Amino acid sequence: MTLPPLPHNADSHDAWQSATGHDDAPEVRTLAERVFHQLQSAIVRGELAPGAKITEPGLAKTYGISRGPLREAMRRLEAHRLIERIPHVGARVVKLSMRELLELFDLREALESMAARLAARHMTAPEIVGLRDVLAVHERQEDLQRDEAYFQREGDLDFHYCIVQGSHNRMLMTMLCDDLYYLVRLYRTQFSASGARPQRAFVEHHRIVDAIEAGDEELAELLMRRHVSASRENVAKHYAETLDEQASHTRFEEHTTS
Amino acid sequence: MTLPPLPHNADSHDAWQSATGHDDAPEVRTLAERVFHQLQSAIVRGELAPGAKITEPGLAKTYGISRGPLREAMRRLEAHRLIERIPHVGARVVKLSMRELLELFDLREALESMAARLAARHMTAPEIVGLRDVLAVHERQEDLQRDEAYFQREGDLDFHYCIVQGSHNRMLMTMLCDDLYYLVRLYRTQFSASGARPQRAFVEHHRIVDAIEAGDEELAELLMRRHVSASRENVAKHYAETLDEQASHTRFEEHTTS
DNA sequence: TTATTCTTTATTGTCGACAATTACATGACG
DNA sequence: CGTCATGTAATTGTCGACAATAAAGAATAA
Repeated sequence: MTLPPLPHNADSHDAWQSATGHDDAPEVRTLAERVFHQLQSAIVRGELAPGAKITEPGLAKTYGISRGPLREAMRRLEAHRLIERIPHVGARVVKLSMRELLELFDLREALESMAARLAARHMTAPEIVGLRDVLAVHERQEDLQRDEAYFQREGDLDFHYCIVQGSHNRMLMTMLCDDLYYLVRLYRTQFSASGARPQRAFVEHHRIVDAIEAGDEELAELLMRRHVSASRENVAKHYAETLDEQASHTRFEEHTTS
Repeated sequence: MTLPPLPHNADSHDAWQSATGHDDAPEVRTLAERVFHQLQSAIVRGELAPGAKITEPGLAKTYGISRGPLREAMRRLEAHRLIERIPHVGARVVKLSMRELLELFDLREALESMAARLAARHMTAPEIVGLRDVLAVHERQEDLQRDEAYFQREGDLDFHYCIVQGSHNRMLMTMLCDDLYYLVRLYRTQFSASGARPQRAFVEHHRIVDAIEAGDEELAELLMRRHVSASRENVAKHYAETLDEQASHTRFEEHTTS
C-alpha cells in the first residue's frame, strides 16, 4: 500500500501527446493510442461521415487490430465527444446540430477571452514574435490564394492555438486544443464552412496581438470576446441563409425519433 | 455502408447519464460504466489516495471484474483527468498541484461567468424558484451547524450546479458538471479544503440570483466572475499560510524526478 | 393487409490467456 | 564503494473466444 513514485509526475507534460502542436505525427507506441489518433483525424476530416454507424468488427478489420484496443480508443473518442455511444446498441460519429454549434461558440467566447487575458499577462517576448510570424504567414497566404479558404481556416486555428499556448494555463490548453478545437474542425467539415471573413479577421487578429504585446489584459480579453462573438454571429447569419437544407436535416431527425 | 439511423440522436440527451443530478445512483447496465462511476467516486472522496498507483490486476480483483472493462473505465477516467497514465508503465490518481488548482479557478471563472450570463438570459421562473430553494436550504444548514464545512461546500456546488443548469447550454453543463466539478471535489478532499467563507459566499450567491431573476446578464456575469475570483484569492491566501507542507510536497516531487 | 410474435442474426459486453515491455534485484567489475 | 550489466518478476498491451443483448426478418393470426 506504499506508493513507490513513478519517475514522472513532477513535470508530467513531456509524456503527453497533447496541447502542443496539432496534427504532428503522434509517434505513439500503443495500438489503442494510434487508432485513437487515426479515428480522430478521420472523423475531423470527414472521412467518417457524421452520423455514420461505427461497428467494432468493421473498424477492427479496417485497421487490422483486435477489438480490445479499438474499444479503448472509442472510449477516448466518446469522452472527447467525437462519437456517441449507447450501451448494447452501438456508436456513431457525432452530427453537430446548429444549436450545439452555437453552444460551442459560447464556450469558445468564454475560454478564449480568458486565454487572451492570460496571454497578455504571461506571454513572453519570443512567443509574441512567433505569434506575429503566424500572422505574417497567414497574411501571405491570403495574398497568394484569396479563395482558398481551407488554409485560411487552418491558419486561423493556428492563431488561436498560439494565444492559448501563451496563456501558460495547461488546463486551458488541454481543454481548448485537445477537446474544443477538434469539434471546431469537425463543424467546418460538416457544414463545409468556407464562410470566412478573412480581412475582418485579419485586423481583429492584429489588434488582439497588439493588446497582448502591450500587456493590456482587459483589452485583449475584450477584443478576443468580440472576435469570437462576431464569428458566431457570422455563422448564425450564414445559417439563416442556408436554412433550407437545415430544414431537411431537421425533418430527417424527426423521422428517426418516430 | 448505408446508415440505418439509430433510434436516438434527435434528442440524444436522455440516453446520457450526465449533466443532470450529481451522485444519483447511476443505474448502469454495463460493468465498465459501473466501475467507472465507482472509481470516480472513490477518487473524488479520497478513498484512493492522490498519487496512489493503480494496478490493473489489483483493481480487477478488488471489483471482481476482468481487466477489459476496467481498462475502458480507466480510459474514461484518464480523459476526465482523474488519473494519469503512462504507456507500459502504469496509472496513478492525479495529485493536483497548487498551480493546477489556480488554473482550475481560472477556468471556472471563465465558464461560470458565462453560465451566469446565459442563466440570466434563459432561466425560467420555476428554475429560479428552485434556485432560491437551494439557497434557503443552504442557509438553514448554515444556521444549524455553523462549523460543518462539508455540507456547506456541497451546498455551494449545488448552487453552482443550478446556475449551470439554468444556462441551458448542454456543452457547458457537460464540461462543468461532468469534468471540472469532479476536479473541484477532488481538490477539496486533497487539500482538506474547509477554508470556506460562508457568510460572504451567501450574500454573493443571493446577489447573483437577484441579477439572474432581473434578467441582468452583464451584472450576473460580473458577480459570478467576482465570486469565483474571490474564492480563488481566498484559496491562494490560505495556500500562502500553509506553505510549509506544500514545500515538503515540492521537495518530494523534486526527489522523484532525479 | 396489418399487427404481433417468434426466430435468426449480428453486434456488443466480458473473460481468460499469451506476448511485450518495464521495473526491480542480484551480482560482477572498475 | 559506486556503477553497470544481467536475469527475474510483475505489469501492461494485445488477442481470440464465448455469452448476453438488441436489431432485423419471417411466420402466423386477425
